[in-house]
Amino acid sequence: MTKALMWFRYDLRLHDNLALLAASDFDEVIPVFIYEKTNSATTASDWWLHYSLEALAESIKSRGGSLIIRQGNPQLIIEELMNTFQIDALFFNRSLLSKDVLLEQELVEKYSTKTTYVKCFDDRLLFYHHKIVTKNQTPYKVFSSYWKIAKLQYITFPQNKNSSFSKDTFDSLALDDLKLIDNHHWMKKFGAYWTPGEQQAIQKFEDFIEQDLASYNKLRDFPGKQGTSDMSPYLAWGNISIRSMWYRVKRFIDEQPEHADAADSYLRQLAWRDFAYEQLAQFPDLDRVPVRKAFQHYPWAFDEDLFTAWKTGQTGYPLVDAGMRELWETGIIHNRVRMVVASFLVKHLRIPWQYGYDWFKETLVDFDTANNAMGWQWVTGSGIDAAPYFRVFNPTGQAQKFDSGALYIKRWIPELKDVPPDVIHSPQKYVAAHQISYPQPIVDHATARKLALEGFEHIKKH
DNA sequence: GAGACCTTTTT
DNA sequence: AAAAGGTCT
Repeated sequence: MTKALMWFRYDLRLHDNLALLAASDFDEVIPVFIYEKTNSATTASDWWLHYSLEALAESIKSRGGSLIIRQGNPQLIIEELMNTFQIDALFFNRSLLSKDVLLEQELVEKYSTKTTYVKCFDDRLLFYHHKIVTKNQTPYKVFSSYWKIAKLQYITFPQNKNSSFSKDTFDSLALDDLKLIDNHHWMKKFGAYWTPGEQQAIQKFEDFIEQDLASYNKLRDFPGKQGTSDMSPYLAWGNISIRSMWYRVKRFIDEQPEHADAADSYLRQLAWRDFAYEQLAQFPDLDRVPVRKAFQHYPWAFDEDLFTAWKTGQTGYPLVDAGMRELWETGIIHNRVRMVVASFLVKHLRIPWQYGYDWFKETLVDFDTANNAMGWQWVTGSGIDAAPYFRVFNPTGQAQKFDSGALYIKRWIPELKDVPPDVIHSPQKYVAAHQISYPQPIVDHATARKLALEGFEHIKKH
């Protein structure tokens, strides 16, 4: 009787999971999840984790096993489990977070013995990045060049195999012991918008393919329309396999070649996630330190009240406020609006991007270190292949362009529900004219833009 | 080393 | 039409 320990991490699913696939060659699979965080503040991402674990535990149970849930230092817990049960092999997928690199290496080195096999898999991304390099063998710094090469790579075909989960009972915490959800908190609303878990992920993606993929490139930039797939939180916790998404889209292209352009633009978006992890690997502190060092000298002007206005959707710029309220209500922000609110924080308010990163970390159900770190640095202009620093999004211009009928704005700002779109798009006028309880713009666009650009002039010397 | 190119723009 | 600098071939 051989036993494999399967350590679940950011791969909370049974289908097309490389580590689990390897474990399934053993007579018995013992599945464990280890929650590492020890502080008590719970985040939107924890909310997603809770229900993902619930779904995973249920799937494992229906196959006769039981998911072991633990909290603490993974190395100690794995050591304990391996010593307690006669484990023949340990399998897990790489997390790709900088903090885990050493741990993963150590586990493979320390626990591999003549009788125990330990292996760590690359399961989270589409591409093997050591293969995607420039002619000088260096990692790409420009996405378009990266994508040109990446799209030609072979991607491992999805594979599934039924695992025999161990029927023994193990010492485990109850899911509720992790205290991942707080139903008195803002997150109690999320259930109205989301159902985490593997089955939901697969079904939701199938619905997107059938209903929305063909018009993806036309609609994805319009937050008032149903154009995006909203798969990001499922990907963040690995409720779905990225490879299965890739091949599902490829199948769609085969079946409906007339929609190949739309489908390609979706695949390109998936590749951005890979590119973000590539950057995190190159710059382990991508989430805190600007890649372009000159940005350490930017004359930031942190103001607590302005920051609070941004967080609570009270800036007086309707598209910014709609985005921040959508975030608070649902745990997600439409991609187009995400860029606008981020640009507003960094350039109009001149608040360091790390504050925005931290707020997103707390409130996004799709929080992902690499995507967010890259995104904030892109908006700031401090990143690799970033938006030029002089590009300051005009929040009302963006609203006119991408939410001309103000459908999205009205969805999230009830105060404006009876205001005509053209009035919404001229923020200086409508409050006085319509006697609405909605704030005046907290900063003047032209002035803020000028100050932001002056700030960038200042760091050029460095 | 020249030239093409650059996710998401602005006034 | 201009802002403007780096990356890649």
